[in-house]
Amino acid sequence: MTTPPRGLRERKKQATREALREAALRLAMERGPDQVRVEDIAEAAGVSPRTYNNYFASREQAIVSAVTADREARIAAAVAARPAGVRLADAVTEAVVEQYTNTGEREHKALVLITAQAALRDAFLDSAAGIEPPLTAVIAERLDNAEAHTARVLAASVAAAVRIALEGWLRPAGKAEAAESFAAGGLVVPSGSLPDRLRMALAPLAPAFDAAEQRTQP
Amino acid sequence: MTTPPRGLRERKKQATREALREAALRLAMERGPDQVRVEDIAEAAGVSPRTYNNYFASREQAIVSAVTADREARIAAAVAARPAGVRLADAVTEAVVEQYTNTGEREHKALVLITAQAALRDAFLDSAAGIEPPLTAVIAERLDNAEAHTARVLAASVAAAVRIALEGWLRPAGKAEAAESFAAGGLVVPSGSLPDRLRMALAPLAPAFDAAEQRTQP
DNA sequence: ACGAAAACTTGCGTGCACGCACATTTTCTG
DNA sequence: CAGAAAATGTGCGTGCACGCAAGTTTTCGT
Repeated sequence: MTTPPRGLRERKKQATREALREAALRLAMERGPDQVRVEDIAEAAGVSPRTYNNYFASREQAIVSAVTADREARIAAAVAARPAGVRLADAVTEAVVEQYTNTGEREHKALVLITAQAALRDAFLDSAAGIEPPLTAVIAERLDNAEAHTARVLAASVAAAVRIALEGWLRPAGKAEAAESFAAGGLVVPSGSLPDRLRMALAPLAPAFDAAEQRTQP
Repeated sequence: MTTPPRGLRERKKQATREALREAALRLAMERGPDQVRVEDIAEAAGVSPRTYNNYFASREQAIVSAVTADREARIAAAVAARPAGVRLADAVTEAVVEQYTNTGEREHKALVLITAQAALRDAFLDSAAGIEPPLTAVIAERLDNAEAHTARVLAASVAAAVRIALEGWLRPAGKAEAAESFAAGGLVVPSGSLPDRLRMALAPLAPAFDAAEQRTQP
């Protein structure tokens, strides 16, 4: 692995983190999300409320993280796994679509829960930003570390695009969206599947990836 | 104008908002940022603490907004003001650089204050996201509203790039950065002026802008 | 111009995020 | 292996974000 477990300390921390994640999600599913207090989560995980806060900055983050857990790392790994021949833009797009499509039964139920509440939706959207650091690393590697700042900007742009795709996907398509698209005067596709939305959002960034790629390997 | 003042109500709201902004910044400069409570700001602006919360979601946001106030609108206006002949990428870049360079005396002092505290730094970085909505509008306009979602993604990418530039700019260049750049193995420029950083961060996005532009006006 | 409707302010109460200081555990050093 | 050094868990206290339900002001229909 990239990080051989340094010791007992790390394992304990990961165990606690996971216990909190699971407790948060389980309690939120049993009762409503509003009926779960931090105190309950901490108790279910066997730690003090104060310790809970050392792991998560908000109650919503704890619940959402049970679903988004290590998607970040998996996306980076998926990009790195693609053969070196394919366009970087394609590698990233496919990796992202792939990791957001692997929706198990448990994950699906959790998403229904998240969609139901505004605060959880926001936390879920914010979690997309977490893919930036690992993406920066793999992109920089493919670019031979020639332009570290370029990799950073591209990764951040991907994160932003993913966020936009998710935002449009879990929006109930209320009258706000209809009015907006009408005001824009365009015949915009009002909805679509998540993979479609992800590809649509990432497509405009492809030229930027191509340019960066050609600059390092002409 | 685009929005003829609809009535007394709007004017009052803007007045209250500005009063809160000014009070927050002034008090933060007089005493330290830590020595200003929400209650103080509200009192100085002549409203209740609860009302303060109807305008700003956090204490840091109120202070920072006194500096970032309408930069968003000015950037959009600056883009719209460029002649139709220039590349969209250049128009956006120059508009951003321009609006972040107009640093008055008052603004400069405020930035020193903001840089000094972590919470304020974060709020300042988050404020960069505010340029997305107006940028989306002007970009969509230049693209003849042909691809609304493309405009949205490009605007979000610009916001992300600006954030990265600001982040690198106000980082004290501690040992963390040095170690990181060394680990990357590259000869990265450790620091630079804000305009330079902004141009560097926005440059990788230019090909994406060009492609979108050519697609609508061949 | 008048009354209904919509928007804004405010007091109150609840749960929460987080700094600080200290006890405890794990890791590092000689 | 002992003791120093560093990282974590925890109790406590403070200020804050925000929902809710009046009370008040502005807007709008007729």
